[in-house]
Formats: sequence, C-alpha cells, structure tokens
Amino acid sequence: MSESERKRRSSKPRQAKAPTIVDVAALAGVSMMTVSRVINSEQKVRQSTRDAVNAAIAKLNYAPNRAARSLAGASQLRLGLLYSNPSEAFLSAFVVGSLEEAGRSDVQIIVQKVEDGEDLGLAAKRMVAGGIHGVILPPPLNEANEVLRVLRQTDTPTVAVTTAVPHEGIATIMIDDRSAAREMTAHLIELGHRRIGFIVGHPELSASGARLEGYREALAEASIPFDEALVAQGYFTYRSGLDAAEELLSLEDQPSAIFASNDDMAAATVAIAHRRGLDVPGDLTVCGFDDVALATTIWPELTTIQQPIMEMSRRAVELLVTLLRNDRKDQIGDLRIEVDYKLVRRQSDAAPRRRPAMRPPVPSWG
Amino acid sequence: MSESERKRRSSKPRQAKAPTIVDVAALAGVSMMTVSRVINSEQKVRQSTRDAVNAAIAKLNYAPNRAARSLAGASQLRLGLLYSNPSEAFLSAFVVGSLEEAGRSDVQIIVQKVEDGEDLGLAAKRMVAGGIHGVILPPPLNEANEVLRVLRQTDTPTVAVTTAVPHEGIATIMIDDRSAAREMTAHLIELGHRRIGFIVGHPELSASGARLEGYREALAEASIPFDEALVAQGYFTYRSGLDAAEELLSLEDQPSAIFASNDDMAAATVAIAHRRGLDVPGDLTVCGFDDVALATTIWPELTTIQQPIMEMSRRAVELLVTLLRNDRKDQIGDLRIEVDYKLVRRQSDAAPRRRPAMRPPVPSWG
DNA sequence: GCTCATATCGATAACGCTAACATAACAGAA
DNA sequence: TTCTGTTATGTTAGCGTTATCGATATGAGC
Repeated sequence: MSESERKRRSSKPRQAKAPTIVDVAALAGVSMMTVSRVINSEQKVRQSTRDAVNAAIAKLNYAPNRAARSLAGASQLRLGLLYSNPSEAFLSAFVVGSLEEAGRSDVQIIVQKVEDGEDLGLAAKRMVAGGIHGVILPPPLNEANEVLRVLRQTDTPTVAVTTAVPHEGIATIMIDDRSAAREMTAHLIELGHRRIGFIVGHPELSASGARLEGYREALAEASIPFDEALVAQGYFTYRSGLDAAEELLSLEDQPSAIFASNDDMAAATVAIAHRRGLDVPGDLTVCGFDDVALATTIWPELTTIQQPIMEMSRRAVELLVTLLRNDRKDQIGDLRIEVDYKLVRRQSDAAPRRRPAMRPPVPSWG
Repeated sequence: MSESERKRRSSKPRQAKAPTIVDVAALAGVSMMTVSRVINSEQKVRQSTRDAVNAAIAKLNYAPNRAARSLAGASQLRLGLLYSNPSEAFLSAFVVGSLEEAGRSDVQIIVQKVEDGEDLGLAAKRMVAGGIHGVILPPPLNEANEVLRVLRQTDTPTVAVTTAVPHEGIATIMIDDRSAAREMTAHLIELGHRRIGFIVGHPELSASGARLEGYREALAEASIPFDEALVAQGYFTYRSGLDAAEELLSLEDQPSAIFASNDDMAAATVAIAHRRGLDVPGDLTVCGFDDVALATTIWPELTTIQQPIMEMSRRAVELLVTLLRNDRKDQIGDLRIEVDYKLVRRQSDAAPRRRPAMRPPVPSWG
C-alpha cells in the first residue's frame, strides 16, 4: 500500500486536535458507544464503568462535538430556567451550576426572568410555548401556584429546587431544612446560648416553615421554652432582615444569639448589631443559612448552613436530562432528591458573654 | 371503546424531511459534489450547470445543513474559558454571555475552573493541551502572569476581559475605567461634594490604577486640590474596605462622600458608616463600581458603575471566532475593544448636608 | 492523427456522533 | 446443568456535508 504524502500546507503548525469520543473510549478502555451513553446520562452503564469514563473525559478535557451530535440525530434538549427576583447571590450560583452540567450534556438552557408585576402564568406559558422540554424552578417561583399550574397542565416535566414541601407532579431537589435548622440551633445551645432569636423567612415559602420547625425542635430537645417574642418575621431580603434584627435587639431581654433563616438577613443583623455598637460575635452571635457568597464577603464571615446550590441545580439538570433522554418523564412526579447540607463554622458565633444574669432592663428610649 | 384504531402506529404522515444536497443533485442531474461547489461559489463550474443547480435549489427550497457542514469541513472551533474564583455573580453573567454567542457561532466552549492553590500555569497548559483554539480570560486570571506566559508561549489566541491595561499579545475587552471613575467623581462634585474620599483597588490589578486616575482627573477639572489623605488603599475585598473606610472616616475633616473602587468595598463603607451612626446618604454618600449583586442586596442600594459583563464576554467569543475563522489570529495582540459602561444612580448618593463650617457667613449677633 | 494540459465533474472517504441491532455477561429458574 | 431473561457493552450503519483525488471532456500544439 502506498501511502500518499499527506503533507498539507499547515497554517496551524501544531494545533493538537480536539479529543473525540474515540480517544476517551480508548483511554477508558471501553467502546465509544459506552462513552456516548455516559455523556448522555443513559441508564444501563455500570457505575464503575461510568467512573472510568468520567475520569477519562476529565483527563482529556473532552467536550462532545455539537455538530456531530445533531448530525447523528440526537435531539437537542432545551430546558427552561425561569426565575423572578431571588437573592442574586443565590441565583448566580444556581445558574452556574446548571450551565456547567448543561455544557457537559450538551443541552441548551433558556434562562428567562419574570419581571416584577408580570403575570406569572403568562410567563410560564410563554416559556412552554417556546418549545421547552423541561423546566427548572429556583425559589421563589418553585412555589408560585400560577406557574406550577401551567406547567402541570401542559405536562411539562419540572424540577423544583429547594422546596421543603414537594408539590404534586413536580420533582424536588432539596436539603432537609428542618434538620439543618435544628442542628444549627442545637449548636448555639451547646455554645451556651439560651435566648436565641430567630428570623423567619418568607411566609409563602415552605423552607421558612421547615426551618422554624427545626429551631423549635432543638429548643424543645434542650428543654428551653419557646418564646414567641424571640421570633421575628422576615422575607429573605436584606432589608427585611434589618427590620427583624432591630425588633429582636430592641427586646428588653435581648437575645445573645440570632439565627436568621438566610444569609442576607444574617448580614443585615450583623449590620444592625454594629450600628448599635455590639460586637459580633463578642456581644452577639449571628448565624445564617444558605452560605451564599455574601456570607464570606462580609466581616465577620458568617457561620451558616451550607446548601450546595450549584450541586443542586446541577442535579436538577442531570435529572431532567436523564428522564427525558430515557423517555421516563412520566416518573418525574415521584422524585425527591435530598442532598447533604453542612454546618460551616466561621467567625460569627461564640459562647455568650458571661451574662449579667437577669439584669434589670436597661432604660429604653422607645 | 374503539380507540385502538386511532392509536395505530402512525403511518405515513411523516413530516417532510428537509431536502438534502443529494435531492438537489438528483433534480439538477448532477452529482452532489457539484452542488456543493455551487453552494460554496467555487469557480470551476460551468455556467449552465450552475444555473441548473441553482434552479433545483430554488425549487426544493434547499438550505445547507450547518451541522453537517462544520462536521465535514473545517474542524469545529473550541474556545477555553478558564476561571478561578471571582464573584459568582460575575461569573454567571460571564458564562451566559459567552455560551449565548457560542451557540450562535457554532463553537464549543470548554469551561474549566482552576481550584484554589492549584498551579495556574499547569492549569493553562492543561487547557491548551486539550486542543483549544483560543482562550477567554475573565478576572482575576486575565492578569495572572503564569497563565499569560503559558498562553503566549503556546501561541494561543487570547482575549482578556476587563483589564484596564492591555497585556502584550493579548486582546482586551474593557470599559474605560478611567473615564468611568471620572464620571462618577464628577457626578459627586456636581452634587456638591468637595471632600471626596477614594478607596483604591488591589494594587496589582490594572483597573485600580485607571480608576484612581479618573478620580484625580475629575478633581482637577473641578479645580479641587488632590488630598492624599483622602485616598485609602484597599484590595477589592469587603474586609479591606472596612479598614479603608475606617481610615477615611477617622479624618478630622471627614469626607462627605466616599467613592470605592468596587462594590464590595463600598458595601463595607456603608457598614462602617452605620456603625458610626452616620446615615447613608444623608450624612455620607457612598458609591461603588461594577454593579454586582451585592450592590442591590444591601440597603441603601448602591449608586455604582455598571459594566455590561454579558455583552463583554459575548464580544470576546465573537472576536475570537472572527479572527480564527479568517485566519487572522496573528492580529489578535493589537485589539482593544471598548464597550460602554453606565452610571446607575440608586439610593446611596445625595447632596452633602450643609456643614456649618462651609456655610456662607451667618449673621452674627456679636 | 497524437500527446498533453486544462477545465469540469464525480466517486469515495472522512468528520464525530448516535440509533438500532447484536452480543456478551451474569443472574436466576427449571 | 441448561435454559431464559436481564443488564451491560460492542458493532454497524448512517446523518449531510466537504476534501481529495481520479475520471472525463475539451482543446491546443505538434
């Protein structure tokens, strides 16, 4: 066999060629079909094989070739990500997580915002009409009935992320909010706190209730009576945290610790404490929930419950892809995926200062 | 129930498949290769043949399949996006922008994170080894010498986004930091401020210097003498902003406004102001730079300079694609693209409170 | 007439991937 | 054991286009 001189005039002298599915297969010691299965989240692949393939993918820095894929007939999945105005810190982590997974599985994510005052149902309809195969819902839209109704009616597979109470026909990815809040509260109790303030989250979100429950449970377990006055209503916003903290710190018998239902409100609490000349954590322990970027931006950095938001949105995409590609979208309603949270201690908590026990009320100016 | 008939396996109402080059060839009575030549306006086709093919194309309403084209033709472009740990908010906007453009231009984006403590040069090498045609660099990696060195050595076309001072051989997409800072400072002056504090950013990032320059220019234009004491060093972190703000507010002759080089430090300034019992903006105007999520999370929301991040990363991809597709990658080093910033006014700025010392002479009773 | 160069055009092999079918591997049932 | 049925993996055949090179015409020059 004579081989022809293939020397083409190379304008690109030494450009390594992009790794293909074959390279990955060779490295992993499997056939390319198996690699294809792994990147498409198909089911019938043994875990060990899957791991080997993923390792090879990572090592080679492989990314599937879109053109080839769509040529070969793979339908391009399109997932919608509908959001309104949650904490932006939260949203960013959320979007990054889903985009990351989307790149891997080569699905398209249509990110769409519902403006304030816009009709939610309409927005959902518009999204569905755009030819979407599935929808991912971060809070607070994941508990907005108008949205959920439309998605159910149009039979659109949907994953809600971070709802504490699952809605019918809609998959849920969550942490155990109740037990996380209980753990944090127990931690504060163990530090020696007895008067622990609590700032509740938005009343319409199920996580708020779950976290409050956890707080109460921990108190009960430690036989500390529940004091209604120590609970202030918030709405998950920094602004609402300001008011709630003000309320709690104006109590005659001030709390020595405040546990806010999210980091934004915890940050606000720190701000109020400082404004009142209180040292955190010297005079007041403050902790939050979520562990968004804000928690480590401010000083002192917040002790908080880490909710793996990126991981959760990543899983949401993965879940939808798996179900849609394996034609099992009817099973979606039953799915509840719980991921692990973690209590991360930073600088905002400490044992209470030896309290001037039962000190008489300070003269108030109110 | 006689619906089984209805549900019969769908017969022929097959949706008409798009005509392919073969269909055109058949209709025109030529080979598909000739059709390909006509489509690509190559020269060596007889006019009569060309006409016949064009007629067939028109009759069939044929449009070439993009995926197939890029698969068969020039290898698909792959661009790397290397990031470390910037603000997540920044990153998500950045990623969304580039992915959007990537979809449009039919290129692949390989997103890779450099973990904390990981060797930067190595990470860059790994990326290049993956057969990448170009790299996009968000901050802070776009000024990391280890990364830039590797990219230059391997002759990898690179675009840095948001560097104020271009690095040699590397294209830059930026806003005019200097003029933005000047505009903000001028805005404060116009509000009536005369003593304006400035918190400088990290000394190793070029944007810091540019912003400081802009501040000085605006002062000069308004004939306000530059006072070294009003400039405090920061490092773009909240923590450093705390210290800097403390320094500025401890001056005997306090500033009536503080302009921080980014939003994190501006937020810290607000916190310090509150701690000192100063109302923002009543007693102190504070403004920032960047318009990240934090700017609208805290209260009052920050007046700041908005950088169009999505637009910038979109342009970065567009730029690389254009250069690579047209084989002009040697020109990349000279490119500087400037996009528009915007001063967004929110609630953290106001006219200075009239200070007794500065007031025009008051009628005395002595 | 013949040989060559030149224009045209066509046959075939990639390109990287997945669908569909084929086979191996490993259970459990008979 | 042998059969049967899953489950996990491999093989083959395209998807619609362009590259490459070979195959025809066409025509000039001898």
